Amino acid sequence: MNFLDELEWRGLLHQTTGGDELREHLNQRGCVAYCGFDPTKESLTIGNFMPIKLLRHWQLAGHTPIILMGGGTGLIGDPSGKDAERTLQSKEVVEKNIKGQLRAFSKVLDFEGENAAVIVNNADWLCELGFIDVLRDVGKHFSVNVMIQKDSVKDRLNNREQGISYTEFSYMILQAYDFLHLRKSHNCTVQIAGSDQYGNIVAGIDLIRRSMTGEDERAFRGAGITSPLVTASDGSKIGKTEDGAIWLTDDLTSPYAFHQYWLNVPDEDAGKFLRWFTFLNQEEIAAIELEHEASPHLRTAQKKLADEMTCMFHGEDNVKRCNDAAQALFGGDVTALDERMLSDVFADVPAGDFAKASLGTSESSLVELLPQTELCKSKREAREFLQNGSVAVNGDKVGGDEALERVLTEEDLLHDTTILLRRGKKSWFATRWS
RNA sequence: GGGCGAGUACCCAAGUGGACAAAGGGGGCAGACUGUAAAUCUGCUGGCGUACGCCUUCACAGGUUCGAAUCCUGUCUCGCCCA
Repeated sequence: MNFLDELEWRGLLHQTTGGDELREHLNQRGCVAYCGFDPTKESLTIGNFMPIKLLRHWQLAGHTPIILMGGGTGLIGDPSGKDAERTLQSKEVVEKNIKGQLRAFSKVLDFEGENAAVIVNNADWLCELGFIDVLRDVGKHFSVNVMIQKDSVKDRLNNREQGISYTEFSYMILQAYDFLHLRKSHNCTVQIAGSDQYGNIVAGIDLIRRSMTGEDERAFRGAGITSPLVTASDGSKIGKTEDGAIWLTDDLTSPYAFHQYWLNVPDEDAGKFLRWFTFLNQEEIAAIELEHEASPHLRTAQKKLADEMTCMFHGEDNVKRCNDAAQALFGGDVTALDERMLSDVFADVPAGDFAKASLGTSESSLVELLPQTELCKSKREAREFLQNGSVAVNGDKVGGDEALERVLTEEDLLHDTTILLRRGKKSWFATRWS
């Protein structure tokens, strides 16, 4: 299936430039497209996954993807969609972030073979540029009248509280220059990005057109393809939780937490997310949706989504571990787990060490103990939770009046080492006693 | 540089000398119902303390007052208008 049709049925095609000309261009194999990534963090989140995935679809369609790390533009900051001026980052931080982000790319894209993904860093050419040269060679092609009409700039010029610095105003020129550079150096004809980048893309295409006058008139100059801003059904950003973003690397988000995130998406979003985030094909997804509709309580769609995504970033082994853990934590009886399973399942759950001698004494009452875990912050809060009947020991709710008095004893120990505490439905803490 | 206005808790937003740890909404947490979903209903939501209470908050620093988010002075930040 060609690239545009693939995006289309997944609901990932927002707009393109070039129309039929682009379609025709893509009929040949081995086209080159790039997508830029901003090295503002040392890892990437689910929110950043979409452009990576677009590049993968591009690759699967037989074309070559280029990952452009914004080592140079990252020093400036893109004003698009930002309501405030950005703080400048040091070169060292940008370098470090690029390295960190590359970990996620390798999970999705193929860096081997005929149309292997390529990584470039625009610091390599942008940092070489001389100010006067840029003003003469590039700046001449830009009309300020046009630039201030772009939404990214206009918003900051008008309704925003912050205004825009000359530095960020120039961002568009740099990104346009990137496209021109890649057009010349890698024969890269397409830029892929989120819809908020449309203005920047068009600026690049314009620059290419103006800089390449006199060359082969029939040559395809350049085009842009954007994907829509993807949001959850309640309008919120995807991948943001109260505890922060969901990251794609296990140093910042454990495989279990990652798996749980997908498992918890609302019914309403499940099918949509399968199309957006997984590589399952149209028939497979249709079948899953059908099944999900027939018996929503089985949550087929969420499970498939969680497994697919976890497999992509954390591997098959972790999918199994996550499912075992979920089964034990939500379905089964934690006291029935054998020792090995127990430590496996709770590997990702917060834990703490305690002295066995205090078991049975007032020191190991829940009121005293809970504030020492991540489950609550103070004794006062502990009482609140206990009175609400929100706390469970080894999966059994401790309720009502006696909850405040509840003391852990040796009889609560699982395999002589562990007592599992739970607050609410989902927050676990493993206490280890020795 | 001049004039006007604004700054309240995680966010929005009331409050303009005591009844204010501060209305209301959103968000969050917890409970019931469920399917680890959604919707709905209930409780909590500055911190600490087993009640009574104590401590720290209404941009910042001082002051007036028995008493200040509220009045005065200065400072900072933001917005609007003028230069």
